[in-house]
Amino acid sequence: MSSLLDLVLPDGTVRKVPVGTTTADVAKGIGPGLAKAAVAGVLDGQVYDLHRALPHGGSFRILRRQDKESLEVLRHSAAHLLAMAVLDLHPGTDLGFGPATEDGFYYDFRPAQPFQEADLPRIEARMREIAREARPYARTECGKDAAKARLQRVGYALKLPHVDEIPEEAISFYDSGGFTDMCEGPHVPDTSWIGAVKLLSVSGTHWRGDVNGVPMQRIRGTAFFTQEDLDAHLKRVEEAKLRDHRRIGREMDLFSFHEEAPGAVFWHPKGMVLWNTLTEFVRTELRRRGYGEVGTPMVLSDELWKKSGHWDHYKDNMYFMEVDERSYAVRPMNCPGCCLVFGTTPKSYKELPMRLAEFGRVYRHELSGVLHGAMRVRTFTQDDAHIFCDVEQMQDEIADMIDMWKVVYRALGYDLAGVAVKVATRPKDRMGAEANWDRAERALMDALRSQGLAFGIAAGEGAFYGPKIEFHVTDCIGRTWQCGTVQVDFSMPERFGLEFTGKDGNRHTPVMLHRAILGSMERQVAVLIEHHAGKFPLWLAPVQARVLPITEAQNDYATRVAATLAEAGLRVETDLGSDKVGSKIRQATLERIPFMLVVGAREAEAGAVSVRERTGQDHGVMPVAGFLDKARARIAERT
RNA sequence: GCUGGUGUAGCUCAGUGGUAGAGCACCUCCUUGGUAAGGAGGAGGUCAUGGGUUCAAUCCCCAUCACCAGCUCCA
Repeated sequence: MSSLLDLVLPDGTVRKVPVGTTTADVAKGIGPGLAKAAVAGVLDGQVYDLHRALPHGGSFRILRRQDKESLEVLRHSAAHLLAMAVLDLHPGTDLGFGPATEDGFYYDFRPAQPFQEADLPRIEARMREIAREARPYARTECGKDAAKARLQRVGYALKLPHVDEIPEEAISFYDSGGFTDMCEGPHVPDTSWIGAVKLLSVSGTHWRGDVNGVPMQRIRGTAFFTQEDLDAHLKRVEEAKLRDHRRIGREMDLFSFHEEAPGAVFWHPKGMVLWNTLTEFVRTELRRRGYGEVGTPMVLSDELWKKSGHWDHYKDNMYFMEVDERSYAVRPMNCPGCCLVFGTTPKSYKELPMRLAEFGRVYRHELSGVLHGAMRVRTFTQDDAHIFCDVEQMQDEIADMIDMWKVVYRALGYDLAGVAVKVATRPKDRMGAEANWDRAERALMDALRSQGLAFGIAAGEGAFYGPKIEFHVTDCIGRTWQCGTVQVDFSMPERFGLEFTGKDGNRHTPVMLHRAILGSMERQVAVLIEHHAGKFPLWLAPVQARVLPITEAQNDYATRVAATLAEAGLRVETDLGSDKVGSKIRQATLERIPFMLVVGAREAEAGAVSVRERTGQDHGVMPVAGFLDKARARIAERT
């Protein structure tokens, strides 16, 4: 047994250090710059406190202040700092968990008196005071029984049961002055490292996320090593909010919301341009890929929903009504109606796969607290489709759906690598045989692998009738939203008694694949707005060009130019007001109109337009036909 | 649904226990100006809704509704 440890540094060199060496020691040995910048060490993937002895050799690197992972360490420490301040100012508060998050940290509390937003500045100020005290984050370890005794002593009742769920035998605690918390770390050496903190919100939550569990309050915040970094971050957040689809939707007159229909989008003419352009684009793909389109009713008898399984598994989200002594429900999904269409006539294997698309509007009674602009609503239209096929055909069909997803999302301007792909597996509340769930989950994962797509698992998040592939895109402040989805369903065809006659002359039950590419029109448009910050590519822009006469003497000419372009299929407006061009340009730019066509006496004389782009780029004077060619080319390539 | 917050003109926001203001937008007039704001005037508000306290409530209290952030849930 050697008393030296071998640390393999990122550049491949091996450093031999004595037992008891800390990350700080190694950094100091390499250089004073690194010693100053070092925050923690990573040994074989595990992060160690700067002053914690490295227990063994292995692949080793040092986290510096500028490394992203260092922020995680800092923010975890900031969460402890928050708890220290809260316990100082609100004695008797129970502690929950307090982790670092993507861009900050939070801590869950059960206070004697509920926290209010007005409490945050005081807590924040106390955090800064404690930070200046440079309280250490001192790590100690003990066994489970000792840990429980310790928790009991400091009064952390909520955390007690958690001890037994920790797989490791040694339980670690971090002490900072009078404050102690059971925590696996790592942390920065002391509180003075936390250069800048900002508390952002207080919200409700539940102990360990269980709605029936103990209600708690979560205080969220963020932290950085320096005030400059914090300021820069807050500025970025402010700028991101300028992309908010609710704001841009109003500014661009795309849609509105009204109290009379909470959770519903009222589409305005310009918003419908986006909607219709998207559906037409999807329709071209449907035609290429051998789909037919169906249209089925929104209100269907209760009997149907009992048959489909929604009655047992989805009732809480449905709207019901009684008419002529018969009970109906507004559809929350399109699939049952589609099953009725398929089942109308006997089917042969020669007709499979039968691909039936439907731009179907659904209603779901979502909890009031989850509604969010057009992203999360109570009525939305899915670009839905149901494919009935043989088990043998299933894999190819799923592959084609994934291919369609790629084609459509690329055209919409998404970076596919930035879209999170997940497989949502069987939920607790489900129907159908386990063997079918095995088969369905495997089919989805196999298809993704064969398409070379990396994916995560969302355990237990599948639909009640089958597992799904989910395609998640990100909004302006980093929240992700499921848009596209592909689902395998062995249950519903069986429940509807759907059949086809096989090659062998026997009756078989088809597999049903559910799929949406855009997801919901409402959510998709909202995400697109935020993705492009309202500056849509030409083919999507609700108004593609505006003609701006320099004086009213050119109003007639401007009107004729607009008419010519509109005749040719462009979406054009005129601005015939008495403002100066500078003002008209400013207005059109703020409205994010791609092209401004300035026409003065010279252009009117020459039958031309002076073309300015939304970006400010000047394309010079060209004939009207020349501009039309240019615009058409750009629309065709969807850029 | 839960915790906290917000609700005043189309938008962004001031404001007060004695029934309201600004900027932008809108309308009218003047101006006819060459690539991000020309000038003047005008109109516009049951201060979210319903109760209560008060001589008097937009303001204080209660309830409801909607929205916002988060939890849970989902396209």
